[in-house]
Amino acid sequence: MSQYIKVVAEDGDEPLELPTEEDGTLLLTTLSAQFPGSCGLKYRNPDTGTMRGIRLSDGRLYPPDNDWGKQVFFCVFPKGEGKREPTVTVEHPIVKPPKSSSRQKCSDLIVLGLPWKSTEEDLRNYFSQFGELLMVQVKKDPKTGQSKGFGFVRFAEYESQLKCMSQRHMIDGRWCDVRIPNSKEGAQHMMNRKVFVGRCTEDMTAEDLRQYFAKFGEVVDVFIPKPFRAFAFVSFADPDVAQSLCGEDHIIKGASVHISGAAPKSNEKHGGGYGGGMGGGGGGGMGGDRRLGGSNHSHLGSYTPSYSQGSWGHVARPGSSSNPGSSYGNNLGLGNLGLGALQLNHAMLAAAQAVLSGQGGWGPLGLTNQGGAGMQGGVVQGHAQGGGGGTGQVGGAGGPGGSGASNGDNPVANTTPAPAGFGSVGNGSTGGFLGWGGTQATETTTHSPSQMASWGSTKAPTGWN
DNA sequence: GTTGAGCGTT
Repeated sequence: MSQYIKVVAEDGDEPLELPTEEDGTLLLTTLSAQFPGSCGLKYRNPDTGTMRGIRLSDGRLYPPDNDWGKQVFFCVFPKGEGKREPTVTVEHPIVKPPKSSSRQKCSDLIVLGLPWKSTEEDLRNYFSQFGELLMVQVKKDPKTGQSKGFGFVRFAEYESQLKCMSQRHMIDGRWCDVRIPNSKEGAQHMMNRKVFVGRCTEDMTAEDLRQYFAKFGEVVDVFIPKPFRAFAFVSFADPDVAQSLCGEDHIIKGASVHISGAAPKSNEKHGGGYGGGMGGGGGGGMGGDRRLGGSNHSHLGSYTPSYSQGSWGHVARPGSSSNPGSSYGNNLGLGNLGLGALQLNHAMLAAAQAVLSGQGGWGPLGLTNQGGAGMQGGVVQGHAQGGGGGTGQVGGAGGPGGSGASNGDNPVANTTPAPAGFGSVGNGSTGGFLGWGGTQATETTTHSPSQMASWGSTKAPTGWN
């Protein structure tokens, strides 16, 4: 006996009626079709007044007490698209950047369990139901061309990704799973929850920062480099909080600090990466763009993701939005951003790199391709990274003191600043962790959407060195 | 033209 149940995304919305199945359950796909990103339902228990979750099993939502009743059900979203209310008081954000919607970035998704015969075209046909696809790959044996039974996809919109990951997929007669690739799942979270706080003053203590930022969300870690460098890193438990703060200016202890996204250390081992010292804070090194070759975007079939290794396309750098329409990818010399603040910023970023690079960073973990939304609709948005081989390298490859300005931007986001090496697992901070995939020690992070059969835990510890 | 847990030639 099929019926309709009332569903709203948020309290106050107009209810939408969704059809149930013959067995009385509501398909998750039915829900997510109308409420993209929704991964479940809840309702208010009339007796206790508290919210109750609806049971979800095998993609089906089960009616409470075998009856949906007439009540209204609320959508549940993966990580509460919580809109932070700045709650401004005396100290409030000064600038409100155009905030490119504090959404999370898409990542490549691995598709497991593909039929041997499924082609990339098949995948594209299937997955495009969730949204625009930027990339589709089926991994094949180079010789025989035979599929290996898995592939990768990448969506343009994070909502599509969420929707896609919230269910299983029947593709050409087989159930397939879509997950976040192992090489990335840690990064996503870690990166998104750490922000760079620039223009710090010397009288700001870690405790000051922790206290100040606590009003936006749980602060998991605060790092202030010693000696004083005028910047700090603050990590939040909730990535959304970190994201939402990016680009804002805040006043702390009477000083205006700037918050931006933290970026990982370049993965390039010999490629200079972020120039170190940048003596004098002057000249705009021309960061040669060596990634153009990769941006062959086609509409069909597979293409190579164009973000190059280790580069974090744009990790929210509103400061540079004033960049007078110069070609983004080509050079990012400081020349045309003649703002003191920005220069200082760049200098700080370079310093940040220098300071933190000596500690266990992302590098050794083999973090690659974290391009974020570096590519949207086939347009390269990333910044020149200045990694080795860039045309017109000023500082030569590798050495500290290279053309610091050439690297795109952003500070270094380390894992929690612990002494080098892998020994430390998160240094006690909640949720702090480092090392996934290979050198997993203990750590049982509880991230990623449900139904992800964890397979990382039993992975043989191979280590990286 | 076989296989069915996994993690990406560039």
